[in-house]
Amino acid sequence: MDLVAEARRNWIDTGLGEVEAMVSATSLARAHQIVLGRINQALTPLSLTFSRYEALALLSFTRNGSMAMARMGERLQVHPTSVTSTIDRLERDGLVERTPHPDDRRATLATLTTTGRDRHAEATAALEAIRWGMGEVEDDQLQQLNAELAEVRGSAGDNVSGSLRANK
Amino acid sequence: MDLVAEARRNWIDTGLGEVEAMVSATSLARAHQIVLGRINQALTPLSLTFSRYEALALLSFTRNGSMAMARMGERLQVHPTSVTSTIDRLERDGLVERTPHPDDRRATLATLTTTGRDRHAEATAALEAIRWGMGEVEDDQLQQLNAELAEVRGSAGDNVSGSLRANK
DNA sequence: TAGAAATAGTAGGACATCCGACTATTGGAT
DNA sequence: ATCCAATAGTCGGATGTCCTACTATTTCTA
Repeated sequence: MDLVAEARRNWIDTGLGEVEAMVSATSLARAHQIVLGRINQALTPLSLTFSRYEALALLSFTRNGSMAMARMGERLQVHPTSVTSTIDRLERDGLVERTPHPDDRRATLATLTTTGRDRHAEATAALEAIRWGMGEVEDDQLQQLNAELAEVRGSAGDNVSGSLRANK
Repeated sequence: MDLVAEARRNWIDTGLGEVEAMVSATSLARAHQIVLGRINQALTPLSLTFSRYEALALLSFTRNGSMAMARMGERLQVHPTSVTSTIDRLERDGLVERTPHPDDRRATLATLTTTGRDRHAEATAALEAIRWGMGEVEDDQLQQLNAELAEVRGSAGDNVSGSLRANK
């Protein structure tokens, strides 16, 4: 059965409000679980997870393939300790290296290795092959989805200046 | 800046395809992070997380407030070991009890305690108060979001018979 | 009916994420 | 200049999730 629709029914039975919000939260969590699951499955053969892939991608978009770890945490919107953990594993697998920051002895740069750059390219191809876990959903529907998700992000203070109605 | 929009720009620069799918996956992950963060923040004072809340809610919708753990895993779409972990913590806090299944000695029922039932009611009120983390997004937009998310879930084999275009 | 296959729950391990605490360094304020 | 606040990274701990392996039962099959 449809778990989300069932949640809606149970909810209405309770007589409580905010039904759409409850359904949205439930549906969002489930869709996330499905998509992330597919993505991670595709990345497993490359010894990557989506978190680690995101870190690699972030570095690959820089000039020198390196960035201070604190800055990575800001961009990826994760806690500094999560960056430490992610870089630990990427370094263990030889995909990045920790190098000292030239101007700030507190900071550490995470730097892509050649292997890391190659792995990122392979992973990107793998993700593209599975359409980033979005299944058979057509592009125009994905655009609508993106617009709706931008509303949610925006209402939480996320900057969505470049996403709102980007396709209308 | 808009992290998702930036991802789109970087992506287009690479010349690779499946831009919308990439943006959708990125956006979905970020929206999930925001909404779940808000939900968990609201539940923290009650010593609950969204996972544990979902388990409580599932039990509260049953006749006797009890269900076999394996069945809970099916309903919540999580691994059996995750159910064990969740029930461990709920039991530790006195919100559920493990009771033997009357007909099947392999199975264990998770049963709501009175405290658990009360806590679920409090948590539900807390979540309703924050609109389940969906911010200020209006109901009609949430309905659209739900429809789009149902497309995604459906494309992954999730049963969405009760969600697709439920509001068109 | 005896043995094989399926099912229920748990233990142990890997990851990802957050939080609080702690060290080192930088930078600003008096 | 000196002292204190802010910043960078890490450690240890708590949660949640998955996987594999293992035990106990139940169910199906030959």
